[in-house]
Amino acid sequence: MYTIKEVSEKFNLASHTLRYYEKEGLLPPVHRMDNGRRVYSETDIQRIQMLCCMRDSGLSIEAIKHYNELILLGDDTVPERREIISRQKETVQQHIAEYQKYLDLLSQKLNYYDAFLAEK
Amino acid sequence: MYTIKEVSEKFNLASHTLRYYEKEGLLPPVHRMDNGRRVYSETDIQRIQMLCCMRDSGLSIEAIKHYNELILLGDDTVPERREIISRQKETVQQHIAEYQKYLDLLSQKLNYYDAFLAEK
DNA sequence: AGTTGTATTGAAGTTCACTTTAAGGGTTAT
DNA sequence: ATAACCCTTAAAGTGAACTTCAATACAACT
Repeated sequence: MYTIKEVSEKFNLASHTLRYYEKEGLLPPVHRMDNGRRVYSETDIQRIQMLCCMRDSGLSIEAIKHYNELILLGDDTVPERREIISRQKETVQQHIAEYQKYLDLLSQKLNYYDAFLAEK
Repeated sequence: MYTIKEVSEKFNLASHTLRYYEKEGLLPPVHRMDNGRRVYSETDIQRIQMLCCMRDSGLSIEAIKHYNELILLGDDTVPERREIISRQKETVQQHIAEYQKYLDLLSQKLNYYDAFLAEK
């Protein structure tokens, strides 16, 4: 069980952002303590990790919201969820390939600059 | 030598965006034909490729603009440019590492869903 | 008891990176 | 020559994703 502060630090997200994600439906409503403060469970933590994964790999807030809605609708939506994850996996693979290309380009440039500086 | 349309298609950037980048100083001023239309040289093409690389790996418009200003200032700025490229290379490597982690997470999830669907 | 720190809400504001608009001129195909 | 399509500019507008604000309440420490 974690406070919003702890979760915020764990994922490097502002507490504001966590509340914003919840309000927008990217996360199911988080349980509260008696005084109304949020308590995050292990399940919440796992969902936030998946949320970060999806967000960082380019999925829009709207699309993540849709995925979360599917979770709330129950087991019937597993095939669609599987499809989303599968497509996202492909996207991430493409990103990696592209980044490898960029890495080559940057290495070339770095070598070029190093050669230039060595000459002087 | 390429027209704005050709460059736009080559890099999948709107012509508007190419003009916007130039106006904002992310690219040096592009040569014009007699009628005022832009002609892109091989050097321009290479710069646009580096621009895309920097942008896609997370550098802000402002930071790319700074890099371009260094180019225009001449050879004295090579050490600083080398530093920028070197840092960017590290950033890209971090991105790749992060994406590998996400790939694992997505694969796990996919396996979980597949197991769930196989049971039915 | 009072200060400091963290939490709550809804609404308004900000930033970034384009994108569209408006108003016009040049080019190419039929 | 007349569409259809390309280009030019400056300025205003857009959409996504937060971020800040204002007002308030509770919690922990000395």
